[in-house]
Amino acid sequence: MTNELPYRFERTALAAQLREAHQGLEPGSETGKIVSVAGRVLLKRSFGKLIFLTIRDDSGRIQLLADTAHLDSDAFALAESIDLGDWIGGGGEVISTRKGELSVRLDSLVVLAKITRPLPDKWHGLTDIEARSRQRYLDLIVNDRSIDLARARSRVIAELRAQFVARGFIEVETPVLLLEATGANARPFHTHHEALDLEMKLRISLELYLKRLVVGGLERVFEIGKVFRNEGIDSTHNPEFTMLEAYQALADYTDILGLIEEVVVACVRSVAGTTTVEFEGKPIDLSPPFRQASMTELVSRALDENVDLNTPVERLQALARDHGLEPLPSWGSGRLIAEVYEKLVEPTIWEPTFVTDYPEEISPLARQHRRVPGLTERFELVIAGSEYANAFSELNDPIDQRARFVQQEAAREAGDDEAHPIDEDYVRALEYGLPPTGGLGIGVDRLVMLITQTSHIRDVILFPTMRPET
RNA sequence: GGGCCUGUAGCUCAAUCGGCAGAGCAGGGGACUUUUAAUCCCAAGGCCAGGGUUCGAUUCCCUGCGGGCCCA
Repeated sequence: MTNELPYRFERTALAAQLREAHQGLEPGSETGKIVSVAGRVLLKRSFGKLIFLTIRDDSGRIQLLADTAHLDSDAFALAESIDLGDWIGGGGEVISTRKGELSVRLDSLVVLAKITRPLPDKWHGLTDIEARSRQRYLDLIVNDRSIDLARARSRVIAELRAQFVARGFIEVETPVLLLEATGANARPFHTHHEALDLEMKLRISLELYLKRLVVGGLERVFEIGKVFRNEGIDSTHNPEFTMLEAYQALADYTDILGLIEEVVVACVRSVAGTTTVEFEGKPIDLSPPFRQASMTELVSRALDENVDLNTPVERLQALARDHGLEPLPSWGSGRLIAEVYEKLVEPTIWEPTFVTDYPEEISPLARQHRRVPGLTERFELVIAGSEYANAFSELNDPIDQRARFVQQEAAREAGDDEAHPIDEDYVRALEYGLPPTGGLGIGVDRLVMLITQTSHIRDVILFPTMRPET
């Protein structure tokens, strides 16, 4: 049955090329230009001896015209039998109809693939968000917006890659299957290697492997890849998502701050074509430079009381409780300030803001601040209440790093199952000497959401994680 | 985890104070040589699952399975 259908088709023109080449064609004209086109039939208007078919190919839509004057009776019968959703190929002259619609008037027609299920409503399409996510192929067929989003995502990633490559970074790949998931505070997925009979975990970040490469002398590296975090699903979280991480030897966090600003703005300009995007109905100005403010400064302002790492823990606990938090006894002043920041400040930030100088207590991989004890040279880029990037001057002192890991281990034993595990090999790598290095991570999915003005992460992930279909 | 909403035909949506469930599109049959979601005629197609209340449940109640939004 299937074998009766063609194995290939020689297409000579895409819809968009025809439009480009025949702009402003007078209604009723013939061009003498013979082309062959192919695509999926989306609309059909039949008048008995005359049929209009609208197909869509990779570039857009084009109308085909079938009539009995230019097709023999078998071919015309085939045209009559076409269903919405069929893939067809056709050849003929490029013309403009009486109403001025650019068309290919068929003198040949083949069915390339026959649809055997009905397509969703040709006007309303597929709107059910669940069906759109589960059957993305259908969503793409009937919703142009979904195709546009897939293309925009591709362009964002291509632009990110181009930006880093242009700056001398090389793209690398690091392992997904690991004995310990490192580089972030998150719960990993577990899996099993049969041949080695090993319990393994899926990576939750790229960080420690990329920094090992900088130790090895790859001074500028980046990776764009999936990471996996075993947590809930909502409008901004999918269990597997795409991270970009980059590390630059001899740079510190101020260099990285400039780098992120340049790269993000380049992506926004290139894909959105503007630096003002609308998000949740309100405009965001993404033109540089972005605002900068330290975390303690922002928290002090929000509390209307000056606080810093020297503020007594009892006072910070009281302030945290005043704002609905339930501080654990193990939290020090750094964690307390960070928690208040996340609760009180971060959701209120709208315009792009680099929030700088995170407490060491919550930053086990970042280097100590060069002036303020207890802080690190770390910042995050926050836009519209969400984190878009995380970056720091990398901790390169193996003794300090081991001490931080030990602190994390203590937190783990105290019940924090998202605390960072000790990575002895990573400490060993640092013992061979990591130069001063600046690093960054960017959440690619969220950046795509921002640029495409999409409010749900599942709309920018072609196959989001779903419950089993029932 | 908590609250609110929701599940009707392949798709997009109605209706039912508890009494034979309706439309458009798609698909089938027919008419039509310039449409743009073509139009017109004909036929066909359905209440998420399981309990409960009831003479009778798609409707009311409970549970389950999904989905959406908001909060933690």
